[in-house]
Amino acid sequence: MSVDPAVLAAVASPRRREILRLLWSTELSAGAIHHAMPDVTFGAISLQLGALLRAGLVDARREQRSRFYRACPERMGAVRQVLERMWDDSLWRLKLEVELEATRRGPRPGRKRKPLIKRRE
Amino acid sequence: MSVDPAVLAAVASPRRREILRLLWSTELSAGAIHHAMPDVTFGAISLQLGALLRAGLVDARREQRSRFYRACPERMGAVRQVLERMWDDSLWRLKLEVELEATRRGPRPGRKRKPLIKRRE
DNA sequence: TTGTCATTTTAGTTTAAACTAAAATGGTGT
DNA sequence: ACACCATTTTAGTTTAAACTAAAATGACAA
Repeated sequence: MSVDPAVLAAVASPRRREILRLLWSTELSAGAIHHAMPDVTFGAISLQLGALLRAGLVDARREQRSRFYRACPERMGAVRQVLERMWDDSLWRLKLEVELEATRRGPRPGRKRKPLIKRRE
Repeated sequence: MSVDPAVLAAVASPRRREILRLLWSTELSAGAIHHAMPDVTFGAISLQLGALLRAGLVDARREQRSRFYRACPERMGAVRQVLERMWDDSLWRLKLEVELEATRRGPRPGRKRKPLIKRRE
């Protein structure tokens, strides 16, 4: 079995790795993930979950109003070991925090914007 | 042994993976690498070699006017297997080409610019 | 010193990724 | 039908990575 380059790109993002780790042993809703990562908006989490889905690293299940996500280590090939070894490292969380700051993009939270009100085709 | 997150970022770039593969079994000068990749400038190759050096994935040796680079698989931990499996895949080159196009940044080649002439402090 | 070759560095450009807030969507209950 | 709640999608912003051309650097030789 070979490695999809898209998987490398997916795993290169510290935010997505953070999400993947939460989903490694448990399934969680997008809301629960956001609860564990209050430094970004709910929407941002949802977008990253979409990217992980497209890369095939997670799958999802509907239940009531929620959607439960979980990691799919079996589809990850050799990348699985890379992540597992990374998480064995005691410095992991510290390194992650540094990377999250370094790779941050887009507007910082808390800025005003004028509502548009009109969309609806 | 653990995995440095900077290594993930380094191998996430298709251009750097292309360079790494050339350096996997042979040592090559920056010029030789550029010869094998005429779609980018020499300067771009040099910058990527710098990034690979900083991530510890290659090392270099001076000889005459040239500098010879080679990959350091031994320092790559679990990432080594990821790359080797990727290169076992027969679709690898095709996938790489697609990715190189998709992740391209900066100005396209062949555009004019006014010379400054004056630098030298 | 002067010239040339190989490479690195600088300064500036383009682009996609990561983000935001707001709007839209889609289930569930009444 | 309507409101509610969880999530997704849209539209727009910011930023670093990947690039370019040009200038600078470093090593060698005449």
